[in-house]
Amino acid sequence: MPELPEVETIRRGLEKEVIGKRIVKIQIKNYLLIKNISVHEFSSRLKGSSIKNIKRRGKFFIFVLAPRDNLIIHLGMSGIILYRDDPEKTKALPFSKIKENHNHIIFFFEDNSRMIYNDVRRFGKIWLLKNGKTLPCIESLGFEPLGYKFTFESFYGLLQKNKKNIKSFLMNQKNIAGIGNIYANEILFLSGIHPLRKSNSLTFNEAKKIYLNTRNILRQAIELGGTTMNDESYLDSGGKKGSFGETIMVYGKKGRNCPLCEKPLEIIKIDNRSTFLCPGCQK
DNA sequence: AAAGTAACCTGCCCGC
DNA sequence: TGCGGGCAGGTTACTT
Repeated sequence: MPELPEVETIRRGLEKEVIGKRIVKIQIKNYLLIKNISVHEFSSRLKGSSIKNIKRRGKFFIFVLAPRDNLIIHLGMSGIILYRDDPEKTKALPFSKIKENHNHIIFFFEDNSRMIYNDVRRFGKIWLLKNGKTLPCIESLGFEPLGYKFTFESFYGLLQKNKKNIKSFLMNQKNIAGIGNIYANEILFLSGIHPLRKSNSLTFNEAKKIYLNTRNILRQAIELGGTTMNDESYLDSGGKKGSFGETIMVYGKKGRNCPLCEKPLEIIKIDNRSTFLCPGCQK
């Protein structure tokens, strides 16, 4: 589920609430999510740590802790992180489709507020890295698409030496970090590029469209709080829906008419992922 | 070596 | 009403 805009929305929400707070207790209901350390060591190191900073790299959260460790979280397909400050209420999130039995790890702060890791499908992963270390899979991520180093020149250079189709290119986290299936579909539709086009076949002007749309769409999606689809499985840290879904052009809209040319939208599979496109607009 | 497929999970929706 | 199949925002490991 969560792509860069959703992760960033959750990050911003948590940042307002938990910076400087000290973890006093950890409740672990599902230890399988913790990847690199024993449950015992996980909780004993976290207890007493406070949250100094929350960073994001691609779809990864990096919670920088004082005095020393890094808590890394990847949400997989269905993970969310909720913040709650209502200790009397037992429900994770009343009136939502988020179920309490999928709360897997709860971090309690000294003021009785808490951060809840909830994940129906449990594809999410959590690491606790000692002494400010980071992860190889984070080190090998590609460009941060909204960062200053991601210039058009560097993007075009990468495209020219890539033999795969442009959709796979955009979704490969080693090229650009943070784009998933929804945003890849939307970027290519608004750029008028067929998802199966070979990356190295794209002209300067086509590449420019993709570059600008990548940045614009991700920025706009963050402003709108990310995408909550009809199943409402994505909510931000405060339990709020994102509204980028209302501006989605093609993702999930097979058979509906193209908003630009009225032709029916088509669906194909690329790398086993559903890919939506307009046969009239995307060449 | 690139490309395809299965696996990890739960839940929902659809057709029969 | 229920059962089976297919599908879902991601990633990785194993096959050909």
